Amino acid sequence: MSEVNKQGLTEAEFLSSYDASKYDRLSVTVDMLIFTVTEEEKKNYRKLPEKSLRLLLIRRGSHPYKNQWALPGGFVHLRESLDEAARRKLQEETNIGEIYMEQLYTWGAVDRDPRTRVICASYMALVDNSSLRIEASQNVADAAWFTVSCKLDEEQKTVTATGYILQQVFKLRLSHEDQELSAAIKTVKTVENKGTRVERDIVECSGIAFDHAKIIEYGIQRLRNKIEYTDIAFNLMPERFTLTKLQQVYEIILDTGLLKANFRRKIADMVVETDEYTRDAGHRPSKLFRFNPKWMKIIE
Amino acid sequence: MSEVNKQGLTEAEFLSSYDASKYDRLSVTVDMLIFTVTEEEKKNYRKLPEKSLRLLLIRRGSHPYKNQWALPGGFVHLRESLDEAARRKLQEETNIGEIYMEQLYTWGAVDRDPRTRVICASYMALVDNSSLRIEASQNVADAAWFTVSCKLDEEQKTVTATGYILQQVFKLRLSHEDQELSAAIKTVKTVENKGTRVERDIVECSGIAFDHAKIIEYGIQRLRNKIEYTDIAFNLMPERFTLTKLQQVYEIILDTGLLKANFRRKIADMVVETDEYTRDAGHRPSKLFRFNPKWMKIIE
DNA sequence: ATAATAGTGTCTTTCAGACAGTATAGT
DNA sequence: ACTATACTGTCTGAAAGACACTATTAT
Repeated sequence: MSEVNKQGLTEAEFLSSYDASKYDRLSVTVDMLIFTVTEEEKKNYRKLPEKSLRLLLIRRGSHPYKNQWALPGGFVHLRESLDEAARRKLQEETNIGEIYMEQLYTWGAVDRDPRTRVICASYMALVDNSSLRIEASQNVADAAWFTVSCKLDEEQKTVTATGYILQQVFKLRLSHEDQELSAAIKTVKTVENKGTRVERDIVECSGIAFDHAKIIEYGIQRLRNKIEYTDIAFNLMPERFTLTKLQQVYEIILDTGLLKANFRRKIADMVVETDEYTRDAGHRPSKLFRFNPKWMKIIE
Repeated sequence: MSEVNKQGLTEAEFLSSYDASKYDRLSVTVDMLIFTVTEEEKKNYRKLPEKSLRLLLIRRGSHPYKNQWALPGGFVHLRESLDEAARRKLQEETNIGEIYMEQLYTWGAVDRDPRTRVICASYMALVDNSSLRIEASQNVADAAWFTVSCKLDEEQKTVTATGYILQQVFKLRLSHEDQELSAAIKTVKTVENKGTRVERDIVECSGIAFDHAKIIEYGIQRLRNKIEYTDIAFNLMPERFTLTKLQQVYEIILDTGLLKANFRRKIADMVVETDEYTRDAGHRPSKLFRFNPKWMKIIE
């Protein structure tokens, strides 16, 4: 193992003389999409509470994008891994360590941050609302859980010589009290000889800092896809839940209604019944279920 | 828009006085998984040629990991986006600009590169072998297309109080002429109350530089997943192909045999027949097909 | 004729979608 | 009794898996 290079250095010698500053160095941030599902007030003693999907955003107190809302995040330190940086941020924002978290995508456009060249690794985290504490975001002056909606707004298909181009505009709306943020993200799916290519651009944006609108839209799409074939939805649930509440979570994320009987068949193997029931509901009590850890079907 | 910050600076003033060197700066590389499928020699005038999945690797000429094989890649420059850096690398290695490419995952362990802190954004590219030129990799002294195989080697399931832990070891083998590289990657899937968590580690590695064995294994899994529900396979095909050749590509990537009739039903909507046939085959000629750009089902 | 591949028909099982029905607490 | 939800049964049609069958070329 005393192999030497052209300068006659062994690997150990080479490494100790290595000067990292010869190469371009840039900043890397992690930005977190922290989702949860909350229940609104009941309208009627009998009715079930309405649910909504929420995303944690932070109001920027300084330039750039001062007073606009951004994803919680921050610079990755030299001595921490990407995952560690993401966990650290998560801990800072939510005060919970054991949260589901997965890497989403890394955004690398040259001018995405006006300050300097910043590459952003985005992560998605899912939290059960009942384990969240309000006081959590103490250290962050202006953090708020925004209600999120993302709907297809426009669709245009152009047939070309070798295929077609599908342009879709998704309207993203975020609201919290009197704050109303919105953005339009255009995805261009080009299909020709070989297959498909997707590009994503912000065409309109109000109140959302940086390219974060695009990241949010991407994260929602990922969440929608993944809820269909994995068990991530359970990260948004308390330990015990009724099947109707589970169904509501699916419906909110997918933004559609689902037929009860079919839904129950679909998730039957993912849950186990307990012998507990809800009470004082004003209607027939429902059985409480929990996640079935014997369920096995792991895709990534 | 003359909003000022605590130091009384406008956004423009703030940006021009911004000093990026106050924060940790680190190096970012793009590393490319460039896959193709090649045909071996025919064994018999009648038999179809065997196919194999190949991956482009580069022999390192310098420290660290001197003489070991690594993924083609390099540092991201300050003035290029991640995608541009990946395209540039792809162009350098293959001499083809229009190749399918997608971002895979960003690897951020602190000690993954012994030189300095390097974060690696990995990309996967798929090339049709017939459009590749041998002379392509001129500028790279020691590039080679390795035959890849990745098989489940060990599996162990431990039942815990709240769920179970599934440990799987995948054996990765790469070979090119007299070069035989191998690695074992252990994935640990932890399932408890809330759902699933996956970790990935290299437990054994011979001849593969850095943490690239892990990246390769990850890329192969992604390829296997995505070939099932997208059209990416067509990026590995020439413009016109027989359905048997398409099936072979699926079989090589998925590492299983498929029933012909069922396969054809499955991909029926993704292809269009042409009026051409193969000739001089020693058996019944087969119809040539091409990708059907009207096929619409885009998931990412 | 034969070897090897090309290509089709159909049975079964499984699963998703639709819908109609029954059950039960709390006021 | 009534309301709102809880929960189940079953029909249908589509898709996945298994397998058997027919067709066609170069030698």
